[in-house]
Amino acid sequence: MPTSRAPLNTRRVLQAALELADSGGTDKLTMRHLGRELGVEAMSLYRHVANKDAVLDGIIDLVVSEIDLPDSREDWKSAMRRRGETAHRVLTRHPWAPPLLMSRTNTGPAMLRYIDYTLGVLRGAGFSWRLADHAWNTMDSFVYGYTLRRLTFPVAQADYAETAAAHAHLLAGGGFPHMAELTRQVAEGRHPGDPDITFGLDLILDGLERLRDAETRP
Amino acid sequence: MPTSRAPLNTRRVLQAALELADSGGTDKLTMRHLGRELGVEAMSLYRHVANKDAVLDGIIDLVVSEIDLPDSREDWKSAMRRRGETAHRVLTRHPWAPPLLMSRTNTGPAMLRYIDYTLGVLRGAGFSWRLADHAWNTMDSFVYGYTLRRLTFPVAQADYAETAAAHAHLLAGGGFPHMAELTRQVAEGRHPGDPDITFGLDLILDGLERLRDAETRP
DNA sequence: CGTCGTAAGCTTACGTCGTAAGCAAGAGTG
DNA sequence: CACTCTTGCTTACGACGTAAGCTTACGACG
Repeated sequence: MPTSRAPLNTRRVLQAALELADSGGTDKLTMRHLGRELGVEAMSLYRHVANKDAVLDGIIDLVVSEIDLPDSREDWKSAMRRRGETAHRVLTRHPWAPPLLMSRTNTGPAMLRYIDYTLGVLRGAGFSWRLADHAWNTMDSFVYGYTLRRLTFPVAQADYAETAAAHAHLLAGGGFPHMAELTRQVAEGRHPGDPDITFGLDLILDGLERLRDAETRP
Repeated sequence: MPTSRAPLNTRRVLQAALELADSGGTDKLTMRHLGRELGVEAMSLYRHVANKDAVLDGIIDLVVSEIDLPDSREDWKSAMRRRGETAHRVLTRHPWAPPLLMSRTNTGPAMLRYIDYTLGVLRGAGFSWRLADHAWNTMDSFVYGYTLRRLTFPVAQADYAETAAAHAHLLAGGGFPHMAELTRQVAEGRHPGDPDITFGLDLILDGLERLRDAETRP
């Protein structure tokens, strides 16, 4: 008979669920599979976890807790820029996470803390409550949206130009002249395609700075 | 015995699927349910549709086709603003759509047409290929991200202040001082909360305009 | 030492899902 | 009439989440 194993607990279940999701996406994350991974039957998990939704909420908050909190001592703009970049990086490390993060209400402790720090940074930089609220909502809408689009994008960055070349004629014949031309530009290496996140991040941050200045010195 | 019905076809299947999703979200959209709606067994649908993924791709493209194409005769900025607003409105009409739209690769004809028109407007306004590509990607990341966040948001607009009031003490006790204060501001009606999409839209459009001007007159 | 409550895990079972495989019944067409 | 083709139906399989109840082991207490 097998040596008795250490008893399960909620933390270990969530940890295993996170690893399972990382290794094979949300599809692989089933209660039966998760049980097998922990050497336990599926139904035994329900001793430590209310149901599957609780597992999902749990691992999302684990992911969010990986994002660096913005440092309120730093210049607000670079703090916010880094906030966006690291969020993007973390979410890219866990490609299964963004769809979950965005399609279900998330109010885990890590998420609340993350938002709270952000508001602190913005308030410290002289933003009004109204503008600070707009600011982080705009930033996050963009960052999450950008990350999700990027993950969905069918082509890896490396093959971008190559794939573009292969598809150019298809688009041209189909009555999409501008896309065809853009694709050609990418294929010829005249424009890198695959815009990185700093473009949009800086665009938004510059805009926010101008609005804050207009607000404080009317 | 029932009078013989008109034979099915792909269009009718997709139309029924769209109605089903609109009436009860993605959960209600199962092959069996869809069949029942059309007076047919589930397996019969596979004569007109490759599999369920094809149904999902199909109804997403139907939704995208509802979005107004930007008019290239109009001023680029208001054309793009309206583009974002109508996209937001259409996606809000079909709340099940954004998660699907963003979590699967979509290259249906309506989507391609939509992007092609957009590129046309931007090019007509003097944007370089590089900047035009950045521009629409930034816009769409924001619009989709914003819409998805809004749909996920637990509180309807009307009750916003009321709900904020109910939660304020909870946040204050939990070590989230800035969120608590922001919530209080909303509760007291000093800040509307619930930012609408035009804030971010105008922020991005103004930024893009500046970049284009810097590009054309160096 | 025996008893017994409690916690942890197991077993079985139900209803649902997408869909593979093959069958049946009609509509043209020669 | 026989034929193919189209359309839809039937049955079945292997997932899934989870409700309900059962077993087993261990610690507290008499």
